[in-house]
Amino acid sequence: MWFRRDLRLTDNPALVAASSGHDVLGLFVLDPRLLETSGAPRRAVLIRTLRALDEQLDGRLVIRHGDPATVVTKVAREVKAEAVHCADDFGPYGRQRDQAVRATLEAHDIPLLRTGSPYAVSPGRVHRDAPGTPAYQVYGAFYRAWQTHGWPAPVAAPNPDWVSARSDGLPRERPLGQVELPSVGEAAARRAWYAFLKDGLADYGRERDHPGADGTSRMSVHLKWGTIHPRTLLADLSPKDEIYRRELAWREFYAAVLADRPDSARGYYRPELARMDWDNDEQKLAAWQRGLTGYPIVDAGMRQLLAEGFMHNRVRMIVASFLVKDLHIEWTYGARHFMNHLIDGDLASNSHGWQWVAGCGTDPAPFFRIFNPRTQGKKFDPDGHYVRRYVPELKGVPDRWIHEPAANPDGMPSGYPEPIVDHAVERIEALARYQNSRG
DNA sequence: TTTTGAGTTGTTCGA
DNA sequence: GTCGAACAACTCAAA
Repeated sequence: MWFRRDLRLTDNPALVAASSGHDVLGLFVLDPRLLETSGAPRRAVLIRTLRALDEQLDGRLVIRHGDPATVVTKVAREVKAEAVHCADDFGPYGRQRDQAVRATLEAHDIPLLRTGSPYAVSPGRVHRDAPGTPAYQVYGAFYRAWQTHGWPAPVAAPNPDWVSARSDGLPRERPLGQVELPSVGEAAARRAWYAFLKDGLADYGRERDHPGADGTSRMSVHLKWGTIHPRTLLADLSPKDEIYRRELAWREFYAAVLADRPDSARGYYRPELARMDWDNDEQKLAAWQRGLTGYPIVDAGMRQLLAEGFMHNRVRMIVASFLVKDLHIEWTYGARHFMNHLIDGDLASNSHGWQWVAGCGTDPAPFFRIFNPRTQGKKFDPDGHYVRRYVPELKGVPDRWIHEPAANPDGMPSGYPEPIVDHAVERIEALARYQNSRG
């Protein structure tokens, strides 16, 4: 069983397939290049998730470093495997990699058998007309078809005889400083889900937009590493939980879009805006990355990202809009920074979320929809709880001025920067550049 | 095939 | 302070 982004035993159809009457060896291949670009929190979450899985297997999880095409085949031959099982991967890199692995395995008469995927409905299954026709580009239509299509019920964990082999072991975590990471691994994912079902789901529609209250489910990190499957979540929802179900469907929608258009992982889904007059100013990018823009809600979000590898969804939209429309920096810079630091960073959701904000994605936001960071702050973090948690320089600023400390008649607290740009000016500038790029 | 209606998350301005 | 309209134009999906 080759584990990838499905680091769990329950509701894992590939593992069920591997277990039917056979001994099973659990393998995870660590690509060194993957870890090098990861921030410390993201790296730590992967390592801890793997450690949790290893404990579930009584220490028999085999970790190998290197190129999957070489490594998977090597291990399979070492233990004389009859077959290699895994879940399907629809990402641009995953597809190529699996092609290569399959070819190498087949040269030794070992089949690569793919069962299930990280989605309730695998990409390509929901289509407009006949199979093979283009994917939906409009979310609402996708959602209706996706629900109609339906998905199977969760499957129980099998209980195979686990065998083992030589393991390279896990790499060391890097120092995290003050960071508090969530508990990860399958058991933690279940605990988090049940806690949300009990205490969060009923108020989700009302609370999810307020970063200070933290009313989101926080399931993204578990879905990303596959310590829980979306089928499991969907099975626990009732018809009235429409708002939450729609959020799960967004993840499936973007995965389907990316599978249809692999180039949209790094490039423009709609190419029109590639011609925009971008500044891509390095100093402004650095100020944004470090949370030193002088806009409290933006800085709080960017610092939460560095500290926890997480950012509240509402704030993700605000900081993304700020980078693209206030700093005139291409969405690709922001998307890359997010992927390096987010512990829940999912390529499809990340790339397409950014493109939605930038106006070059599926169902893009109209270009004139530009977030005002001060208005957004006042609306969604009215008492400044969120800002004060991540921007300690602003602790003493009264609520009245927490989202515009520079306007406080009592002066700015020391150590906090003046706004690096004037939002009102840059908003007009962004609108003008969009007009120009349209010819 | 043609037509029609609709489309995640906003802001500003003026009444 | 609240409210409605304007901000554009295009593509997709379904009737």
